Amino acid sequence: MKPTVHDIARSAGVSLATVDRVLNGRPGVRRITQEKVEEAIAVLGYVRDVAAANLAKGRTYAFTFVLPENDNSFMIGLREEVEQAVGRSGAERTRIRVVDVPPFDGQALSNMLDGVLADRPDGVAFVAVESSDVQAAVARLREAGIAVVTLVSDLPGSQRHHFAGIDNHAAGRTAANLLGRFLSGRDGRVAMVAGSMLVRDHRERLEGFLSVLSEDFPRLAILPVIEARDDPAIAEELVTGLFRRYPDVIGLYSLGAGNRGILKAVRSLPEARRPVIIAHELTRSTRAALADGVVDAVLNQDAGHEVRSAIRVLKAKADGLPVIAAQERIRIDIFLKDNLP
Amino acid sequence: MKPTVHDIARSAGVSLATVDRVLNGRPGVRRITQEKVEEAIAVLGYVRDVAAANLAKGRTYAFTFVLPENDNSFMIGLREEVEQAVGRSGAERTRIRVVDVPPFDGQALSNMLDGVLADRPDGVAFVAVESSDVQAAVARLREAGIAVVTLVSDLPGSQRHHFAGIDNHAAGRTAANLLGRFLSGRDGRVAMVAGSMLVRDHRERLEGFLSVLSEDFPRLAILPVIEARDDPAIAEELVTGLFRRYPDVIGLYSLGAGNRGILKAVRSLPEARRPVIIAHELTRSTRAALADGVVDAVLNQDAGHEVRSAIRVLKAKADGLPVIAAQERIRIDIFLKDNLP
DNA sequence: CTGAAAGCGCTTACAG
DNA sequence: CTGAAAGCGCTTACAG
Repeated sequence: MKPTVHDIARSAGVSLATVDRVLNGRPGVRRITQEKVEEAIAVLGYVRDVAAANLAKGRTYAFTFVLPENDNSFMIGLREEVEQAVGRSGAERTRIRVVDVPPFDGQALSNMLDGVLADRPDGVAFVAVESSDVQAAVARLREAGIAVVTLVSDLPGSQRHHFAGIDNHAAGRTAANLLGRFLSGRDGRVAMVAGSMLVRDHRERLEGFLSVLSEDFPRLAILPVIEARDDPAIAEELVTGLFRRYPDVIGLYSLGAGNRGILKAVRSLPEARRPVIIAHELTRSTRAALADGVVDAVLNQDAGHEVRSAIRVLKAKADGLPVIAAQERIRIDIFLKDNLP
Repeated sequence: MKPTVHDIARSAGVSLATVDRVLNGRPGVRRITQEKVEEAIAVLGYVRDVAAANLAKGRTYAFTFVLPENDNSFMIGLREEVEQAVGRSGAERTRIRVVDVPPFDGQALSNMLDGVLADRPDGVAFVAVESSDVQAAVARLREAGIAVVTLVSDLPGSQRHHFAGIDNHAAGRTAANLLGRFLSGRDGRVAMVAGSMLVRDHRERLEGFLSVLSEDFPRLAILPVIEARDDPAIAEELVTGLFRRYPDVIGLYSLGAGNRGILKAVRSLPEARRPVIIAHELTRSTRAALADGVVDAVLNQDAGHEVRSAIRVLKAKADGLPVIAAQERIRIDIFLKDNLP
């Protein structure tokens, strides 16, 4: 039988309370007592039953998710995943609050983080915008002992504990690899549509994409990046203009959101003129475009995985426990029309 | 506060034992009593704390995994994942036993399943071989009330409860799509190397691959499939012979295991003659080949996911509970050199 | 610095 | 058909 706290108490000749103290590194145990207990733990090969511990503790974790008010399918999906996590709160011993901020606005985000700080939650997750204000707000959260995780877009150099998102540099490289190979042998221009260069995830995708394209596919000419603020309407207009100006665009990398608008612009083109397209995030519109051949590949980050990972990490950090990095890595999914889930 | 069994007992005016009886659908409760309890459950919005229930039950699940003695990296990796699950047995309340069978041998597999049946485990997971003997053995397991899950390769038409593996037809289609596009514009022959047509997963991949290739890429000529029994040595020999006979092989789909041997044969070719290659399963050798450009894409099934899913499903079936199909779907991962984990 | 006792939310014999 | 009591493996005041 698996040894329990009772076994180790008996074996060490101490009470349950003392076992619990050394198990949880709580103070007030004589050195010699502690050693006896540790000896017993080692000898019996004790491993704590986490479920039972949680039951006894009855601890709940207060977490706040700060999400941008972006009107695109990915953010809406992310929000839904957070709502689902709220729904699981009972079973997971969490109390999750969601607050909104304007997108791409470092000032607004840092103000909101300060507001969140005031309720002293156990942890905060947010989609980062690059700005020194935000860096400073993170420092204040950490100072207050609050666990901090960035979600989807990171803020390296800040004191956040962890980033729950994909390797965006790798995503950009992957997109370039696919686009380049799908266009193999052809000459022409390649366009890129981003949300904003103020968010790290888009900047990193762009960098990765450009480096592979210029290195491995020098016959493709690269147009300046378009910033459409992840807004379908803006994207549609800008992309329509782009096609008017450059009739020889044969490849398009949509590295942000707002694909609905981009795809509308593409569909209004005669079929022969439509470029090969690599887009991000599997949504209703990219899925449909993949199915009917307008989009050739979709790189995806699983918002559900990201939210669940963020919560696991926040719990661990709130308890001062380490996280298993490999377990929390978020994969870049690649979808073609044939492996749609 | 979340309501507990105490709350619903009080509200319904019954004892804890009675609450437990209706909660778990156990017999011996008068209709009217049951209704009172159900009413209270509905009114208070009770949802059971599974962790506490498991703690109280102290139930453990005896599961047996039947694995083929295949000497390839994927099977070795799968085995390791099962071993890891054995390591988690304490926390997961499982007792997992692993038994070996010769590969591609329906007779041996069905004998082993009968042997397993004799110890009456709560559940069995196995890599299927298509054969009526195996079908019959599954029927006997089910008759004995044992939960049955196929792993990696399925046995549709049998009475297995569930298949923990990828959609292999979709995998074959995906491979054809990638290979066809990577070869766009070129003419030549495409070769396929399988393990054996006796296992469903390989047959389905082949079918999917052929259907897309013949439909969407008619300029590619398809060679007859090679069966290398997932054995690196056999594969190396057969593929070497193939290249000798057909100097114009420009594409290769390795849909089984034994990639080590296939890649050795390819590497001995002058660079200019090497085909575009799509292979299955991310192992040490396919990963290295992806990194140095010998392999162009790898389709992967995550053996860890499959094993954990199989265990979750076996538990649910052993308890007569339903499984959430969407949650147990195993994805087809696509890896290029740029998105390696 | 240490321990006895109660309790977390369930389930399980056992008695009636 | 129903209930009182003990127990699963931990943690937590409280007392000493």
